[in-house]
Amino acid sequence: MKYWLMKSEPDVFSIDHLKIKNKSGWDGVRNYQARNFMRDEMKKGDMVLFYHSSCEEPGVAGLARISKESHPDPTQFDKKSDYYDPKATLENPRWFMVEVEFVEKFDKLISLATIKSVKELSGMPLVQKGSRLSINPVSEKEFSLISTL
DNA sequence: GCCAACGTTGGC
DNA sequence: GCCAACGTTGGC
Repeated sequence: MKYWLMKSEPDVFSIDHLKIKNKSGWDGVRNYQARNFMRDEMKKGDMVLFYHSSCEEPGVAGLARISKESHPDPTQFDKKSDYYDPKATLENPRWFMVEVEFVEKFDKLISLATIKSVKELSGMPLVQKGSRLSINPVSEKEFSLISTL
């Protein structure tokens, strides 16, 4: 089993949205590295740190789990969608997504500031300067440490 | 709103 | 294939 960190802007899609929906496709990713993680490496049952970005207090808000492996992101074919990609075709889709299911919302958000203050977490891409990839692999140690903070 | 860092595009 | 220009991310 693998562990991941996935960023989302809570104004657009937060842990609360996921809690209400229970399951949701992780659509709208338009970065090749992030896509490749979803398409090639994420497996059903993998655990996810749900991270809130670009908001008042950025940090890990809870846990999710991969409930369906890679399949084409339908928003790439939708002309009305912000994520529409004219170069993608049904025969040759360019963007893929996974489905995630709600696991838990933390009682207290684990803020980026907190994560930065923990020495054992200093290797995470999240705390590296200039790292802005929306999906990152996380080690088992990092995952379990964060989920116990 | 600013800005550093990084990714993507497109001309050559 | 290089690289300048441009766009986006995301913390502050």
